[in-house]
Amino acid sequence: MSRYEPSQTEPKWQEAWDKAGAFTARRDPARPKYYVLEMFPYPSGRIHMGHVRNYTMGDVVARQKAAAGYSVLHPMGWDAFGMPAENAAMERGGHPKDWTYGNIADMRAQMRPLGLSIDWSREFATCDPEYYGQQQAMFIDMLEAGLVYRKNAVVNWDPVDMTVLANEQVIDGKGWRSGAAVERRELTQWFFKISDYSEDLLNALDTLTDWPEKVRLMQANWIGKSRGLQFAFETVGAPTGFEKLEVYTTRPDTLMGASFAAISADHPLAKALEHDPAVAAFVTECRKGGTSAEEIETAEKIGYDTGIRVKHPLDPSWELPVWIANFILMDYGTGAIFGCPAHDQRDFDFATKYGLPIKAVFVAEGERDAPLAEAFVPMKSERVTYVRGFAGSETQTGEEAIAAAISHAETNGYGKGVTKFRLRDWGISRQRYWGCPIPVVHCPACGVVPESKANLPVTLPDDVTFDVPGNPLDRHPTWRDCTCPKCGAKARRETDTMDTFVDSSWYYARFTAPRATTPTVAEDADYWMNVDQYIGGIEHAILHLLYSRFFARAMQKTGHLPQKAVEPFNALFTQGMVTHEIYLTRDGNGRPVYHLPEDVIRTDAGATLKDGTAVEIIPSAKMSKSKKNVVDPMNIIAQFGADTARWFVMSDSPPERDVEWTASGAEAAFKHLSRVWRIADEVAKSDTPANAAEDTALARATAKAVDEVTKGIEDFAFNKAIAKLYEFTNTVQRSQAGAGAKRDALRVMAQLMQPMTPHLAEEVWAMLGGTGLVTQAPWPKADPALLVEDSVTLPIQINGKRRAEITVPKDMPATEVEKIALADEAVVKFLAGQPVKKIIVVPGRIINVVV
RNA sequence: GCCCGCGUGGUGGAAUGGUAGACACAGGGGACUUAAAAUCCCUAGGCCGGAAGGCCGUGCCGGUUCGAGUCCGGCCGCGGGCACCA
Repeated sequence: MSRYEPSQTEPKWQEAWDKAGAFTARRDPARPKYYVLEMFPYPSGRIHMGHVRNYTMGDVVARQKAAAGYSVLHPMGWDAFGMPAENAAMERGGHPKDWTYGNIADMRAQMRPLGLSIDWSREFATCDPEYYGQQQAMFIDMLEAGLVYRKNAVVNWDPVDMTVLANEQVIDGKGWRSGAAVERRELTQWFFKISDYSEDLLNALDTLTDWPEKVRLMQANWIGKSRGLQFAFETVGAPTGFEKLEVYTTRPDTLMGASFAAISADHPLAKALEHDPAVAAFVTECRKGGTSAEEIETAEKIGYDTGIRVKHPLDPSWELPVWIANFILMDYGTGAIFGCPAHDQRDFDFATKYGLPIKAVFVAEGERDAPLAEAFVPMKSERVTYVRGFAGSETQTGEEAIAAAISHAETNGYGKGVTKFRLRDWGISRQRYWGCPIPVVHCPACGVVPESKANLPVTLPDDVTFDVPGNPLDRHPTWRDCTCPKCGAKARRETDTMDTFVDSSWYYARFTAPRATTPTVAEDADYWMNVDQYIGGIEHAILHLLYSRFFARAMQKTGHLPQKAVEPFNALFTQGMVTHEIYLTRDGNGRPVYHLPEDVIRTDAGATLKDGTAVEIIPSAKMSKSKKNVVDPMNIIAQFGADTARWFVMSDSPPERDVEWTASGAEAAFKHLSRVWRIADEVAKSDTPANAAEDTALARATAKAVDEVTKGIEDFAFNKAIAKLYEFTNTVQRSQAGAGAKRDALRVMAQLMQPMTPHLAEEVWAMLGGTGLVTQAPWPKADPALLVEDSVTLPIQINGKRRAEITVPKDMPATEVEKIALADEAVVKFLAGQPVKKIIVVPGRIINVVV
C-alpha cells in the first residue's frame, strides 16, 4: 500500500499551479476583486515560523476568496533597506547590496516550497532603483505640495564614533559599539507634515470598522488630541524678551493648586540662561542619554530652580518659581507647564523631592481637604468637590470643571482654550548609506533645490566602504558633487537617506502596477485598491500603519492615488507570534549557554542534551536567534512537508494570539494529514453499496462542515475551522455510508482543506475523481435544507445552576417550553414544592427557574 | 514612566451575557501484533462517592445581572508599542 508522501507530491502540484498560471492576478472588470496582503518581510536571509504563520494566514484568505469567485491579488516583496545590511558589511565585509540581494534569493527559495498562492511576477524589493526612484519622484511632488520641510531635531550622538545612533543602538545611555555616554544633539533634518492630517487621521479611525478596536485606540492615543488652556505667565526677573512664559495645560481646573512652573531643558528661556555656568551644567546633565521617550520618562526626575518667578494669573501677588526640569518635552505643548503636585503623580514626586507646596484643588465627594500621601487623580468623568475651585459649581466632574475654567480664562482675558495634538511631524532623515537617497541638491546660490525628475533615480554609489563609522555617502569623493538643477552651478547632493518606514508606506500601492515608470497607474490603482485584507504583526499597530495612512493621503494629494484609497487598508488583522521553549545550560562562570531544540531530547520530566547533560527549560518566548529557541521551517518541510507546517501554525491557537511550536504538535498535524490521505485512499478503492439513511446523515454532516469551515475562515477563526475539519474527518471515517456518498464527502473535504493544505487537497481531489485542480474549483455551498435541525436540547437552570435538560421541537412556543420544564422530573425533585418566583425562557438557549 | 493587550484542565485552546472545558496534544486502559511501530476503540478538570449524584472551579478581590470566562471597578503577573529596529 502506498503512503502519504509530501516530499513527492508537493513539488508536483506547485508545478501544476505554475503551469496553470493559477495565481497570476488579472484586472477583470467582470469579477469582483480581492486584494490580500501580508506585511512584507525584511530579507534577513532565513524564513522563520512567524513568516510561515503570517503568509499561511494570507494564503488561506487568498485561496478561499479565489475559490469564491474573486479576482485575487496576492503579491510579495521585500522591505530591503535598513541597518542590518550595513551592520553585516561592517562585521563581515562585503557590500550591503550583495548581502541584501543574496538574502532575498535565499528567502525566496525557502518560501517557494510553502505552496503559497502568490503572484511572483509582481515581486520587487524596496532597494531596487526602479522602486526607490519612484519614491524620490513622489518626494519631490510632496515637497512641491508643501508636505515636506526641514527643521532642527535631536538625535542620539555618539561622541566617540562621531555618528548618529538609532534608539536600539543606545544601551543604558551608552553607544553599543563605543560604549561612550550618548548625548542628545540637534541636526537639521527632513520632515513630512503628517500633522496637517492629525484631525483627519483621528476622525477617519471611526470608519475603519474592520480594524481591531485596540489598534484604533492605540492610534487615537498616539495622535493624542487634547483640549486645554493656553495662557502666559507674567515673569519676574527673566531676561529681556521673556516677559511672558506661555504654558499649556489640559487641567486648567487645577490652576489654584499650582506650586511651580517648569520648562524643558531645550526651551528658549533655558537656552537664554545658559550663560550661567550652573544652568549650563544642569542643561548639559539633562541632555545626557538617548532621545527615546522611554529613556527620558524613566530617568530620575531632576530640576533646577532658575530664580525667575512668575505671577499667578488669578492672583498677581502670588509668585511661583520657574524650574528647568528634565521630564518636560519641548515637542509637546509649549515646552512649559505649571505643576500641580496634588493631581499629577510626576509633579507630586518632583514637589516632594524639592520641597515645593502640595495643595489639593479637589477632593472625593464627601471628603475633606487633608494632606496627601500621593497624587489624587480620579477619572475626568468622576464628580469631585472643589476646595480650591474658581469656576463652575463646587461639586462637578473634572470635565465640567475644565470647561468652566477655560471659559473663565476666556471671559477674563488671561488665556484661551486650544486644541493640541501629541502627534509630531515625521522625521525621515537618516545619516546612513543603505536607504533611499533624499533627492535634493544644496546649491550655494539657490539653496535647497529638488533634483530634476529627469535625473531620477538618484542611485546609491556602489564604491563605498564601511571600515569607518558614519555615513559613507558623506565621505564619498565624487557622489556628493553635482550640478544645481536650477542654475547649473556646482552643488552638493543631500547625503541623508530616508527612514525605511517611507519605503513601507506605499509598497501596497506599487504592487498594483509594480513595473510602471510612474509610481502608480490610475487604472490599476483604481481596480485593485484598497487592500481588502491586510495581515501583520501587532508591533506595527502605530507607526507603520499610521505612516501608511498618512502617505496614502499625501499620494492622493499629489495625484498618485484615487480619493477612495486614502484609507488604504479596508480590514486589518494582527496575528500573534510563534513561540518556543528555551533550553539552556551554564558554562563554568554560570553564564547561560543556549541550545537549539533539535539538539535537545525532551521528555515529560525535563530535557537533556544528547550526552545526557541536564537542560534548564525556560517557558516559551518569541523565537529569537540569540536564545536559539528557533525551529527552521526548512527542517519541518523536509521532515513532514509544507502542508504539515501550514496546518500546524493554523491549528490550535487563535490567529491573533501567540502559538507555541511543539515537536509533538507538528507530529500530530502530520499524523492527521496522513490519516486524511489514508481515508481517501481507502474510499477511492471501496465499493461499499449505498445506504439511504447513512448517506443522508453524511450529506448533512458535509453541509454542516461546509457551513462551519466557511464561517471559520471568513471570521479569521482558522483554529476553529480546523477543529471542525477534525470533527468532519472523524465523522467520515466512522460513517457507514456507501462509497459514492463518502467520495462526495471527501471531495468537499478536499475543497475545504485546500486553503490550509493545498497539496494534500489536490492529492485527495485527484484520487476521488475531482475535475481539474481543486485550487481552481469553486468554493462549495451548503444546501440550507440539510442544515435545518428540528429539535433542540435546552439546559434547565434553577437559580442559575444547571440541574436538568430537555429536548423539545425547535420552534415550540416559550409558554409550552415552560410547562414541560416545570413538569420535568429532576426539576420537580429539585424544587421540592418551593414556589417559583420567576421563570426565564431564552428560546433555543436556556431556561432559568428562580425560586 | 506612559499607551494598548492578554491570563480558562497536565498542555494548546472552545464557549452571540445562557449547559465551562468543543477540537487537539500529552496521559491511562483496551484491540490488533511473536514483539514493537503504525492504526483503531474507550477514558479523561479537581475533590467526595460503588453508583446515582453532589460540592468546588476560568490569575486575585469586589460589583452589576434571573444568570458572568464574557460587562464594570481595583489589584497581581506576562507581553506589545513609545516616534532612528523592522
